[in-house]
Order: sequence, then C-alpha cells, then structure tokens
Amino acid sequence: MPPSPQTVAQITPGAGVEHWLALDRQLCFALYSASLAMTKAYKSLLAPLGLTYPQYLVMLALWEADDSTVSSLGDRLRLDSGTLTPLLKRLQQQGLLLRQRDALDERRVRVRLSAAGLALKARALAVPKAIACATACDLQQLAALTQQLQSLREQLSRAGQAGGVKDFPPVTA
Amino acid sequence: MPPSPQTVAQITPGAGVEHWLALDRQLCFALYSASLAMTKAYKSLLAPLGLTYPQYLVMLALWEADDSTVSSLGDRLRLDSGTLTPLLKRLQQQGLLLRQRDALDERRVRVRLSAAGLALKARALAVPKAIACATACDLQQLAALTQQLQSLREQLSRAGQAGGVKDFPPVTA
DNA sequence: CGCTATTAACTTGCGAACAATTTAATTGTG
DNA sequence: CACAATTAAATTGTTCGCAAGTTAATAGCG
Repeated sequence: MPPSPQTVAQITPGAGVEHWLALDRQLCFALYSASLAMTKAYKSLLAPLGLTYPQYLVMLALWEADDSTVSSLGDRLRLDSGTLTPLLKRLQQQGLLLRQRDALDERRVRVRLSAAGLALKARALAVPKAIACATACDLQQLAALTQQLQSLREQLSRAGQAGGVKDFPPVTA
Repeated sequence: MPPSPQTVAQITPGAGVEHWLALDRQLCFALYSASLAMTKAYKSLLAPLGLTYPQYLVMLALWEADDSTVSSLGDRLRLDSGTLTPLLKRLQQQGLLLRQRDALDERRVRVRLSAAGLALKARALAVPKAIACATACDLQQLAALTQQLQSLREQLSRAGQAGGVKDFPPVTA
C-alpha cells in the first residue's frame, strides 16, 4: 500500500511542496525539451540527405548491421513494428533499402540497404561532427553525457519492466 | 546463421571513421531513447490522472503560472501553437481548463485552470517521487543531469538560431 | 485616418510513437 | 499428424510535434 498523495500533501503544509512540481526542476522536461532541440538541430543537416531524424537513426542501425529483421532493428532502436513498418516503407520508397520476407521463416522481413542506401553513409559522416560543434562541448563531455543517458534509459526500462513504476521503494533522500 | 555484418564492419581496414556513426555512441540516440523511455515510465503514473505525458507538462506549467496565454505557455514549454492548440482543447474537453479570448487583445487566448484542474495538482505531487525512484538515482545526481540537459538544450537552440547548424567552426578534438 | 507590417492563434498535412488488434507462420506438445 | 501457443509484421486509431499557410486583431507609420 503506497502512501496516498493526499497524505503527502497534507503532511507537508504550506511551503516546500510546491517546487517538486516546478517545470524547470523536472528531469523529464529537461530530457524532453533537449531531445526536441536535438531533433531540430539535426533537421537542417539531414534535409539535404532526404532523411528525417528517426529515419537517420534507422540508417545508422543498418549501416552497422545490414540485412536485419524488423524486430532486431526494433531491439536496437527500442521501437516496435508499429513505428518501424511505415518508416521502413518510406525509406524503401526513397530507394534506400529493400524489404523482403525471409525465405526460411516467412514471418520475418529482412531489411537490406540498396546501393543508394550504402552510398549515403559517406555523406552522413559529416553529420556527427556538425552536431558536436553545435553542442559546444568537447568530445569527452559528450561521451560522458551519452553514457549517463544510456544508464538512465536502461534503469527506466528495468523499472518499467518490473511491474510498472507503481511499486517503488521509499526515496532515500 | 548467416555471417554477421558486424564482422564485415570490424574487418574493414582503415575504419577509424566507422565508429563516428555507431548508434550507441550517438548522444542524439541516447537522448532520444532515454526520452522515450521516460515517457513510458510516466505513462502508468499519469493514466490514473487521465493525462498524457505532454498534457502533464502543460499542467505543470499552468500550476506554476495560471492564466497564461498560448504563446507564453509555448515559450515555457518550447512548443508552438500548432502543438498546443489541439492539446489544450483536449484538456478543456476533460474539464481541466478554460480557454477564452483576452478582452484587451482579442488575438490572445488566455488559458485558466478549472477547479478540477487545480485540484489535480494534489494528486500529481506523488508523481515526481515515483519517477525519482524509478531512476534509481539520488536527487543530486538527478539535479545535476537536469542542469546538463538544460545547458545542452540552450546551446542547441542558440546554434540553431544562428543560421542553422550548417555554419560551424572546425572541431577541436 | 488609412494602410502596411506584425502578432497571436488556428488550421492543414505529414511523419512519427504507441496501444491494441489482426494476420500469418512457426513451434511445441500430445 | 493435430492443434494450441507463440512469434513476427502489419494494421488501426489516437496523440504528439512541426512546417506552412490562414484568419483576425493590433501596432506602426505616413
């Protein structure tokens, strides 16, 4: 039985409770707005390549591991088929990849880069550097922040997997 | 099992360039996937309140500054009216707020919380603590990460504002 | 005052994300 | 082999996020 929110509100009279809901103190909002800002930063860089930001992430995954199935792409990108299927269809329409059923297991769809899709990798090499510049951070800072965010993501996934975020231990602070 | 593409990538000689495009080295992907993971973590907590995650952020903004205009909400949340207008309409339909034209300047729409919208704040107080638990971080770590992300967001916005990310100085590293 | 420029919000269209459902293929079990 | 359970994609419907364009009101300037 978790402590009811009402109890928490009543126990702490007046002052200090307010700032727990302050927008600019929320990690969630910092994460959310930084992610949107990042998307916008990529937009002008990816437009010449004819890619949206999520499409670019899919291409990154395929440049690393071509001839993947939809679900293995989903594992790497943490996206489900409901998101990937229409996205992959758009990339196929642009001629960057091919989708075809696996002959050995007809449930699977194998995604393979076309020559154009492979060729695009060379042009994409300029993108990460431009972004690194836009952040005005050195590479060590960027790597450190990347790792922190990866840890956070894994921890949140673990917590969500374990019966939702509802059942949580008391805060230690 | 077919020969893995990873092997090919690793074998490739003079491949110092390769890892610049490695998915798991990208700050952008760490940010993107962590943000989506955060959204999922909030989902089960916000469902009892009848809120989606972006709706929750709007409510946070209104609990701090009620009787705001659409554009001032947009400034705080970094969202434009194309996103906010339909979202606010849904919150109005749920009876959490009212939208009405400003009498002094008919271009503006003032957004005010209803009694139900104000009352919801008490129940929302339990949310941040549950999330803090789910992250398995202490509050200082969370605050530090929040500030780093705020800085990153501001820097990316600045870079985007200054004629896009295209014109960038050479990387120093 | 008249007229243009600007501002605020809304609208439209598209590409994600995801829950929930559906379809089809494979696996496991008797 | 029969058949339930599982798996992989695709589909459907809802809610974002944003670019581009629209409408209406205000501000600025002659």
